Amino acid sequence: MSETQQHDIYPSMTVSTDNKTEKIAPIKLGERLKEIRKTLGLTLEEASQKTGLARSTLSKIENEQISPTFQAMQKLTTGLQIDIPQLFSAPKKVTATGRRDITRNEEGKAHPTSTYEHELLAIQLTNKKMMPFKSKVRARDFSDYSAWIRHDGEEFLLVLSGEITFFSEFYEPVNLQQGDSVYYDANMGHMLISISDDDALILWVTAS
Amino acid sequence: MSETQQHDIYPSMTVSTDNKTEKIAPIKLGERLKEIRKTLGLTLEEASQKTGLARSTLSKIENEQISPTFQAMQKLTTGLQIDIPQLFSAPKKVTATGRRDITRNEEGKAHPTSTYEHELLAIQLTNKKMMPFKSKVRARDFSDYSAWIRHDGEEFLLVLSGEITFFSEFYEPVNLQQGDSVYYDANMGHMLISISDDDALILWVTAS
DNA sequence: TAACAAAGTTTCCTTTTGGAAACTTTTGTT
DNA sequence: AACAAAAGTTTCCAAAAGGAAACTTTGTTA
Repeated sequence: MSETQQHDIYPSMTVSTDNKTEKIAPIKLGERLKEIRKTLGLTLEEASQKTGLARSTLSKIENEQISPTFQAMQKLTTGLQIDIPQLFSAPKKVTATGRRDITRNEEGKAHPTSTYEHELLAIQLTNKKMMPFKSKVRARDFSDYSAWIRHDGEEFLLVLSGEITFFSEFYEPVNLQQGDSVYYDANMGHMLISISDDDALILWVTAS
Repeated sequence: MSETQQHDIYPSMTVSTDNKTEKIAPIKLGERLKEIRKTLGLTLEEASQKTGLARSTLSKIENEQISPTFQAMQKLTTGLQIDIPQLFSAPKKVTATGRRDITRNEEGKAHPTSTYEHELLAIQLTNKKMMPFKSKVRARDFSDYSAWIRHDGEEFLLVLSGEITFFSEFYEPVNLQQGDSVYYDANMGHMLISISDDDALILWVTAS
């Protein structure tokens, strides 16, 4: 039909993405989907194969000619590996802050403990989403710790040099060498010991 | 009909899980909706008035006899003043997830571009707060880029080997050597080039 | 436990979605 | 410019959703 009968398919709605609830103007689900598909570099045909939805159906959804069923939406989210909030949250809010903080090698802020020698990075910036630091792992034995280390958030760890054993509450210990990395939930008990001749050097990034 | 004709409305769906991508039971949207309605102390009739959906329709949704359209879902969320994620991530809030994902050296998922060779780490885990990856910086000149790279979130970068120049929109270029790191807002235009003989190797962690 | 009301379910029918295929537009190639 | 291939849109129809009303179940009171 040439006379677009764009009846308002979408009323306004609120979505709470992370921790803040934001009111989002009438969501253009179709528009949003198209954006996502484009950034994934997919054609309708490819998206069709990934999602199991017909190419024509995808087209109609993108052009807001139909309102997909929940079923269809599930196929979308699973097929394209996105999660539902992503489908709704507006793509951009330009908070063009332009912060930058450089930390030269060995010039972070030292913070020694009995088991680690931490070197905090990027301490000039506050309100960061991530906390990066390098650590020299001095612990050599399980008994160097009194209990699991456990805290909020998620943690990423990369071995910069040496070799360590990574203990965690729900898994068997693993050895990690230079270049190896782990990502884990930090509320799961965890601890590290060096097993190389020299104390291992670790890069750590935490987010909560 | 007393013989429940439960045709599978909801395909299985994977939700953020352990390092072994686990298939979580099909989301019981209906069940969830019923829970919500009950805690709000509403009858189907009242919910019907609030949402504008027929009482019968609500019943069918709750009993998983139909898969609501997105339109219907919006009426639900606006009418009952809930947000979408709430509809899905129902009885969760299991704080003690114990996810863990190890990526051995060089065994991340390759993702080459004209300027970088990215190696994505910890790809088994979804719904991460951070996205870690290593990159070999192939770009050698400003002109290798067509425009500033800019995206949501914050970024932390550590030079694993080699030397780079870090260009950014609001600052003078700086050279970074092995062990040096930067933390910056990724919506500020940025780009990297290698200036060492060998292509520099970078660790990158993004959070948004 | 009969009678009634309120809540919830099912039926029946209309409207809308979703898929296959026809059709149109865009992109690239010679 | 002419054509072919790829990408996207529209059409047509079967299948599924949504609403009104009939029906069933649950709960309350006499």
